[in-house]
Amino acid sequence: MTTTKAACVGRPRGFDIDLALEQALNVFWRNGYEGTSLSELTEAMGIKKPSLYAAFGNKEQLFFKAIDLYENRPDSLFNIAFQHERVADVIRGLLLGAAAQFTDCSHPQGCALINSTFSCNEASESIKQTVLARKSKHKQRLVDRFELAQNQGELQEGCEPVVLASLMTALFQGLSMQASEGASLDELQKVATMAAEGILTVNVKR
Amino acid sequence: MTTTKAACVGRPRGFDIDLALEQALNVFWRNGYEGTSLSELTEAMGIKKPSLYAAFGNKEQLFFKAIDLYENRPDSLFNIAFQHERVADVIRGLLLGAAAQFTDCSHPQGCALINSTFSCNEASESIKQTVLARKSKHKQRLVDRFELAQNQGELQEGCEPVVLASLMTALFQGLSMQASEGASLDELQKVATMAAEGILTVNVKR
DNA sequence: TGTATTTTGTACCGATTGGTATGAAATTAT
DNA sequence: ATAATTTCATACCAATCGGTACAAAATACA
Repeated sequence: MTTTKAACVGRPRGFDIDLALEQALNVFWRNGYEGTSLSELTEAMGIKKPSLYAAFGNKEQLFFKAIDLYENRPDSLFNIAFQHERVADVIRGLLLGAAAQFTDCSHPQGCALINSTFSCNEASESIKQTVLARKSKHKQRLVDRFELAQNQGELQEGCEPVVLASLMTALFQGLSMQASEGASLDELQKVATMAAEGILTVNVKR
Repeated sequence: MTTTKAACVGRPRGFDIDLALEQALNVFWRNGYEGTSLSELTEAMGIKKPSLYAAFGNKEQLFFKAIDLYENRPDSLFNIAFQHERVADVIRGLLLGAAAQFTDCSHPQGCALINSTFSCNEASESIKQTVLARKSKHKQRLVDRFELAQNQGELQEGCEPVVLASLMTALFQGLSMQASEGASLDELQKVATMAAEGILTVNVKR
């Protein structure tokens, strides 16, 4: 379905559709949805507007496909950190992983999902709602993982999994913003380490 | 200087300039700089475009004046929290104060400065730079306060004031984003409390 | 060789963007 | 009363926004 379906008939497409989508993702990643214009997109993708609309529908659908591409990456922050058995390692992995991934120079800085909520006035309400739904889906994964830890007796008595998940989310958002503003890997690693230390000593049994 | 200077000659201005600026701040607060259009501004301020340009210069200068108004409020988060003597109370006051202020229903949710960096493509570079400078000024206030605490022996040995200030900033940014996305006061208070607990137990002597 | 089909580039669409020219209206100073 | 001065509302500006009509170009099928 999603694989490259050969058109076979008619003039062949003159560009790599997956590569073009990746370029589009990079632009949205840097500028957000509203902050990105069609001309910026077509220039980065190396195609003209009619080609963009024929291949991706419109700006909104292109954005959704780009975000899908972003979220379905195998080396996702969550997928890696969730492989750990002990919740302490999960928390450390998430925070240190965020610091590393948000400052990775091979793509724009920060988290694409978090950056995308920037610059969404009420005109593009569907964009805002969709991104919010994606984010709350990720937050739910955190809640589920921390509830599992609670059931397994890894958390201190007073620790509410929902609150812990919100705190982790807040830290991701802060780390993402600081990365987008130019913070270095070293800086964010220190911040993530201090945050993890505090969270673990108070909320996780040792 | 900044008080209402009567023009005395010519047709008198038909609107309250301070009230209009406050309305402008509210719009920028909600939608960011790029996300706010002149028509939204004039509608909220109850004036027409030529009046806006005559009174405030242009959109950029209006934004700066609105941000000045925001930052010079007497009940600023920092001003209140910095009144505490012990750094532990300062940290608690900052985080709990942020939770309270960012969800205050008498004005838009979140922090106006943090929200304003949303939706700033490279076109409005001066806006981005100015807001960044303001933010780093606030961060410096945190660094200075934590260095004072370090000199007074309130901090644990390994705790770097700069890192602690960055962590606090990250938490502000996260709390602001969650408030803007609709989080309740109760939610953010719990998050702030958990964050403060972790920070204090690890980094502050008791 | 046509013919059907799809992509391509150009040139355009109405709407909105930030910003202004202009003249009438409203006030103080003379 | 008249002149000087300032603000007002209307109507406009070029540039850009997201999106499209159209015909030439490039391929597969007959």
